[in-house]
Amino acid sequence: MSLSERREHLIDTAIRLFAEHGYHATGIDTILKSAGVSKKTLYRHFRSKDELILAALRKYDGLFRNSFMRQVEEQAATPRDRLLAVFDVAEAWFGQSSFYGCMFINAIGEYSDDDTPIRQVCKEFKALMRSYIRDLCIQAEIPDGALLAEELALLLEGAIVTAQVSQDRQRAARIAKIAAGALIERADSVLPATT
Amino acid sequence: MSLSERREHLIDTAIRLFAEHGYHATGIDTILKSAGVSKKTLYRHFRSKDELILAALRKYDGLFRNSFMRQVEEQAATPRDRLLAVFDVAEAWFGQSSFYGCMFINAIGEYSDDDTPIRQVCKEFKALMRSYIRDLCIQAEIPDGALLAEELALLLEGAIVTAQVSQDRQRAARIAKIAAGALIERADSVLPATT
DNA sequence: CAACAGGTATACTGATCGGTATCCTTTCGC
DNA sequence: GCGAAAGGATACCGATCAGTATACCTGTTG
Repeated sequence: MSLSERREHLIDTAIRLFAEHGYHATGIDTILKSAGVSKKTLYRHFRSKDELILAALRKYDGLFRNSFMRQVEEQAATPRDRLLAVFDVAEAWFGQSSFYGCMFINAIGEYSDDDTPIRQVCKEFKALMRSYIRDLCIQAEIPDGALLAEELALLLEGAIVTAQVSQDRQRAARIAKIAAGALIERADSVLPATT
Repeated sequence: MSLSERREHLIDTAIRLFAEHGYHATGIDTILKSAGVSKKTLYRHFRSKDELILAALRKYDGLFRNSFMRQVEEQAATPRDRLLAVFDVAEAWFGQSSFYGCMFINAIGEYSDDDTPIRQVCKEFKALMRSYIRDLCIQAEIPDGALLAEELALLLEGAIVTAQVSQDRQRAARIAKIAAGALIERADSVLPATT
């Protein structure tokens, strides 16, 4: 295993454990044991646990959004259909056995201090997801698409945390999709598109 | 201070600290110091930290739902208006300086094991909030009120976590209210009420 | 082959964790 | 007013925390 491979392996292990058990509850030693890596190696790559958390969040941010958007684009061709497909992809996500809610929401819950790098990364992730939805709304030429985008983003967030709590996880995504359909339809009919 | 008063004071302190800093990050000693109570007293009333967490969640559950519903009922008289008032009350909640997101969502993020008492209390809280919204829908005689209730519940959850992450916290509640209005209107017009 | 960077393994630090025990004082019911 | 229960303060327990240091091993590369 090369130097950078080991680093990535460490981050991947951290992502998995932080996602399942949380940040404070996951000790350095647990991560090292699970990754099969020594302490010295960890502290060669990261200056502290917080930096490892940051690296984990940053990598997961990229991986997740990339995978999420790719799936949306595979499932539907037009921007309008993709707005709905968002919730199908979410449903598939919730069905995974490795689903423990949103890593970023969970992180925010454990780190309440504002302006810390950890919170910053979480806010960035949420902003980028919102901006993705907003772009779809704009591409779909929906009147007042910015508002609709925020509404749909709320539905998605709500579905994520509801799925995390609920037994029937996928149900939350299906309900959200129904509501999303209604909101899209309404946004569309308030003012006919002028183009 | 009487015996039971001390117990309540301890729980109140725990609620405040758990809400702000999370559950694992808040040590017993911190709670004791903040409450001005000795360790012996804590362990006379609770067998473990987990039991204190449970007591805190249970008490907060009662306090919060009571306060929330009372405010909704003060703000609006008819069930239909109350469905929207839910989001006004949420907006006021988000504006409080002591708002650190939903204690129960945060708890779920730290305790992923299913069937633990802590998760159970969280699920119960969410179920009771949903059932409150459902009752309002039914009282409002909205066709397919059960579906609408779940949609509105998703919006509320989404608003809570979005407010937690965002700078402009109250904005999330206002967006959710707009979406809620649209969903209510639509649910109302799909089929005219038969009564 | 020799040098060296990066690895493992492990022991260690001081701090803190949840929880227990001790000693003494305060409070409260009878 | 007396006895018992409860509380405060504190020391202590073993475990674990994040992070450092030491000693030895390994793979690559001039």
